[in-house]
Amino acid sequence: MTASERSLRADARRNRESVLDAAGELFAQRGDGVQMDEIAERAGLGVGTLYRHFADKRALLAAIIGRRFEAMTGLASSAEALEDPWAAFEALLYGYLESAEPDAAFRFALLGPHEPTWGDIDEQKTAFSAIVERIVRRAVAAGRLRADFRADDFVLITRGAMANMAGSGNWRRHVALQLEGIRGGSPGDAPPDARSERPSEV
Amino acid sequence: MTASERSLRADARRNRESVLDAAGELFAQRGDGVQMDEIAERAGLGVGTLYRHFADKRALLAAIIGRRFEAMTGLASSAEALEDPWAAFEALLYGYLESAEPDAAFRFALLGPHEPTWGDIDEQKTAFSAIVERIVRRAVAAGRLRADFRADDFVLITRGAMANMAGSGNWRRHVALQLEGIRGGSPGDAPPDARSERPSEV
DNA sequence: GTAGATTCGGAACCGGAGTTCCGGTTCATC
DNA sequence: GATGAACCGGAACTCCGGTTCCGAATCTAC
Repeated sequence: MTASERSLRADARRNRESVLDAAGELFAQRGDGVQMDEIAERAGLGVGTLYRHFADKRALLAAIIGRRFEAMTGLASSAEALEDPWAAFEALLYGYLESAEPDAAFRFALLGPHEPTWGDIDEQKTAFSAIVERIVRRAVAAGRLRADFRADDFVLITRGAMANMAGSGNWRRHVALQLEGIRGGSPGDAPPDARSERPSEV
Repeated sequence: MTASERSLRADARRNRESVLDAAGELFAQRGDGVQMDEIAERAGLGVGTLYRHFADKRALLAAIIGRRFEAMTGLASSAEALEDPWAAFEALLYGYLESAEPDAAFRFALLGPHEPTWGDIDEQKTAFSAIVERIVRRAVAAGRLRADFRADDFVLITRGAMANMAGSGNWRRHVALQLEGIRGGSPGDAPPDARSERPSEV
């Protein structure tokens, strides 16, 4: 794609970027549901141009989602760089969720009734998962996460939190509750700093 | 509505019931997304008939959701009847979720991007909430739920669990994790039977 | 500066799904 | 069992939003 990116005419490349930006904002704001005309208008282009760059709406959405996943991977990387295993885990968890909060499209992609054929995003997702895996393992090894905690559980928890982002639900409270159930220290081995890691803002 | 139900012609009342049944099944199966024609066919009726009984698709869906909410209220009532406060809470929680699991429409109604004007279901929802409130309070008073647990948290938890019902997510595991974070016994006061209240399968 | 290819614009097209309409049918009543 | 009202059926209509198409505009190369 870098090659083909070079071979694009100057204006074409510029426009492609405009489309991506416009779509990114609108999708983030209102998820699927925005219509192609809106995106075109916001980008200052005609619909025809959108279709020159993306086969159809799905493809455009997929491109956007892919972009976000890259960002997530970056975020995960820098979380992994933290010394403290628990700090790394928390940075990952909250970083992930705080990124997801203002991005309806991302949440839609993960919560909606889809699963099959979400484009070629699977690679990106795999890269992300690999890092999550490592961070989780490290936190478990350090005894900061319960011994039977698995990377899949990260998905359960984030899915749950994201479901409480729409509307009035208070997802931070939810995460705080969940952390209690996840903390390390097998029965009898008192957890380091049990309550109040973050303000629970009722 | 009981009055108008009486005044319905015999076949009309029968058909109305057929519509409700057909719609109930299909909506439960595939949530919104089923189309009016399908419902009509499944009910063995013409589309026109649907519209004789329900103003539009929303109204039909709302009727279905309302029905489920009544069932939920009944379920909550019988949970409340249990002696043990914790048993009551668990019965409520698992009963609720097990009812929601096979009902895509219900989940859709609670998780989807809606909120405003979900028909006149609010009354039903209020009745349900009142019972939840009591059950939660009782469990808190008995020390089986953490002292700061509120009825709203029930919503957080169920929302989270339902988000893990679609696809491969294992919602029982998720609930089990969440219960750990919710259990009663303030710090220093060991929880009664900490782990493994239910088989955590996986 | 011009040729030729690439890209753009946006009106027109198209299919899908909710909704309407009215002639035909069924039910309740006398 | 006849009459009128209530109800049913489903083809046709409408609206909406994604997609196509092609003449016009723009860019790059010579």
